[in-house]
Amino acid sequence: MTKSTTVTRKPLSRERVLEAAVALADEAGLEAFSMRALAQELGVVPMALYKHVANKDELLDGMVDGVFGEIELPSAEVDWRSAMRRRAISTREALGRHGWAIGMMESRRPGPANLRNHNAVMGCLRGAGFPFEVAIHAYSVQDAYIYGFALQERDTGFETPDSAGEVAQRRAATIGALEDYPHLAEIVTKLPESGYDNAVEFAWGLDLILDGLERLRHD
Amino acid sequence: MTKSTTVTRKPLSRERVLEAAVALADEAGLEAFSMRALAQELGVVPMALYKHVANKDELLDGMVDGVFGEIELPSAEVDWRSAMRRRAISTREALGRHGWAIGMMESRRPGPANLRNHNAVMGCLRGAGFPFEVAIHAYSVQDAYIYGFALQERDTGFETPDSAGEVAQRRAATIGALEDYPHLAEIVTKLPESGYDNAVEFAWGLDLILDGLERLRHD
DNA sequence: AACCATAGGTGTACGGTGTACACTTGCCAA
DNA sequence: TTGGCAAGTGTACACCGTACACCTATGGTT
Repeated sequence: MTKSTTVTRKPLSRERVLEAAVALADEAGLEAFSMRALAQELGVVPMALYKHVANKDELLDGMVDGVFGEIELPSAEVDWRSAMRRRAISTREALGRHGWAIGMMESRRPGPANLRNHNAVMGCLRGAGFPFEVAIHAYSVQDAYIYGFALQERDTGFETPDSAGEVAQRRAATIGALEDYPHLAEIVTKLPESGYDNAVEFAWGLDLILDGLERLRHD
Repeated sequence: MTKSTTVTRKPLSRERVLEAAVALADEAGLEAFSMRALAQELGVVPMALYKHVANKDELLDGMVDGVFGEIELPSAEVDWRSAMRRRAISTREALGRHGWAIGMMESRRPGPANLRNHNAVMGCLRGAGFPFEVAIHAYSVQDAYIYGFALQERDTGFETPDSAGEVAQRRAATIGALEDYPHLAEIVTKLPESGYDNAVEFAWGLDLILDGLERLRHD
């Protein structure tokens, strides 16, 4: 009975650590995410984590691959354009859930989910008939757009259509001499009443790019 | 004579601090960039910096605005497409010189160079005849692409056409079971001999986007 | 000429970080 | 019973940003 506390605590594992790490980063943000905070969350001493992950860097690798795992692979059942569109939207959604991952998706040692994802996307484009060099180009534009959009979305933070106005106002307040920047002033005044929506905005640019690629595929 | 050392040392100033900070971040990277290292670089005790900047965060704000200051504003002398093309290329170049800034361009309190830049870009689009909502879309796609491309460029690191092969090989080595990912294998083998060049790659996607926007402007 | 306020640089200290290294503990095979 | 091993602990170190009190030189006022 003296050891009942030991009995109640489920033992750690790499999976449990990764899961808790992602959850902590999601809700606390990357700068508040520390080994010590994660250990506390798991009811354990910091050094206990190092029995399941090599170090913080390798832990982050695993977390990022977890995010890749949440991204829908391009379906082979539909035309290439629909498949790419769906996986792009799925990627944006995953990055929305895990904002801390945005700058890290391609900067760390790739895990299995990452490889599967990249292989499937490239396979979709090649299967659609894009020659190798064009497929590389097509991949590059799409991913640059997706990651860049996610970055801006996180940083400018028009989270919902209704909050866009509020953000714009706050932004305007920090600027001060708005009369010197007439086109910024226009944004501040007109954007709130335009029903701005990040999902719509994302789809607009995505379709522009996909249209361009489709046109190019026909030559 | 006893104070000759004091005489030789030029006094600090916000400008000197910012300049040294950017230089240090450029060559040492963001994770090695610390107030203490910066102070040492300036031959001064860490706390001396705090007489010229409020804290590290505000210092980073200033550094980022410095990067904005290096970006060419869209010219009013040429057609909108050329103007936007030039400023996009100029932005990529500035981010190439200051890779540490890539994730921070839109996430910090905007400085004067930032405001001037955004105002000028929006002014260029509106002046070209894009209706307000379309101008917002056009701005959004372009910036997402530019920032996203810079991010991938930094992270995948095909620095020069000749080093692309080397990077691909190294990447391949870390993957291991390449036979499971046939389309990644194709990239590893074909990319090196395709003369891959980041500047060319960037221009390809940029032109695809600008073409799409131009077509849209005519309706 | 005497003063002293102020700006700029210093020294010390505190609470945070990642993690190396030596230790205990609990379990399971022999 | 023993002995080895995996999992968790405790202590310690070097680094980080920065609060706070202190010194010192300079330049304007009297």
